[in-house]
Amino acid sequence: MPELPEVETIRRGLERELVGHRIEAVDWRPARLRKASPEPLTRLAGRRVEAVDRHAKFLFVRLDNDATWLVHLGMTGKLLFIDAAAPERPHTHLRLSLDDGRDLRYSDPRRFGMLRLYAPRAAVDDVAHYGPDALDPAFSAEGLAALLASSRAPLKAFLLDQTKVAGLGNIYVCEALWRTGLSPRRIARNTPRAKIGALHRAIVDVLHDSLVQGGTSFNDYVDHIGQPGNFIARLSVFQREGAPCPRCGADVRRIVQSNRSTFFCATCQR
DNA sequence: ATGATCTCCTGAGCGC
DNA sequence: TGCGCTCAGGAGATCA
Repeated sequence: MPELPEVETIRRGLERELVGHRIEAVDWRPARLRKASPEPLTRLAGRRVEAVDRHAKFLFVRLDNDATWLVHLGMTGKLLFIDAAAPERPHTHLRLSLDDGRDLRYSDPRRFGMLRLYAPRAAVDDVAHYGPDALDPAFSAEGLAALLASSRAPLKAFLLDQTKVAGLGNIYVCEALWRTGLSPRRIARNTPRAKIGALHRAIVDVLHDSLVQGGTSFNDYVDHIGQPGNFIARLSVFQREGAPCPRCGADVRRIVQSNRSTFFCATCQR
């Protein structure tokens, strides 16, 4: 379940390992991913990669002809550098042969991911409706306060909404709310003014802390060379139903909000 | 316009 | 051992 820190870990890996390389051949199985690609991915052939950017959970691979290859890993997408002779894992949808003998391969069992190639200089609109990336300086406590004031959604749903703050998923929303001592059920506009700065800091801090650990791995997240993340050992509430709250010792609870699990401490998150 | 609900998909885990 | 059920969730579509 890659969220912002996991996607940023992969972005950094691609920046080191992919930028400057030429894609010599493309083996694309026009997979039934969630959204069609504007251009056939076979047009990646012959292109050199110039940069890899990120907004929220989307990767933007910039190519030497001013085209953009957009990648979203969904739930189970994996982008892996691998020896060209290595056997193929199941549900492989794309294989790129690089100019140094390696492959870059995309596999995605649940097919929630997206691979979208845009024509040169075409506008990429997939994140046009998104709010600021949570690690971008444009995400400010003042901006967060203004958005909170106009929303009647519970904080859990508010923070999962990518049009408000972009990049958070279930794990880091639960963890940021725990760090702030705010209930996931509290209505956004009722967030105490004095807590908003702390919420903003908790969001940024938890993402940074996870990034330092290479992200969080449950079942399937690995980075571009197959390494899992280590942040799982630092989680306070997520996936810890029944365990003691690290702050007050009460049992961590699991509830369902918008059909998603929420983990929190009902004693010290108010 | 906003928020809630449903949908997509497959593998893992569980109970019997 | 194997079957069937439930669950996981990012984001877009749809509904109230």
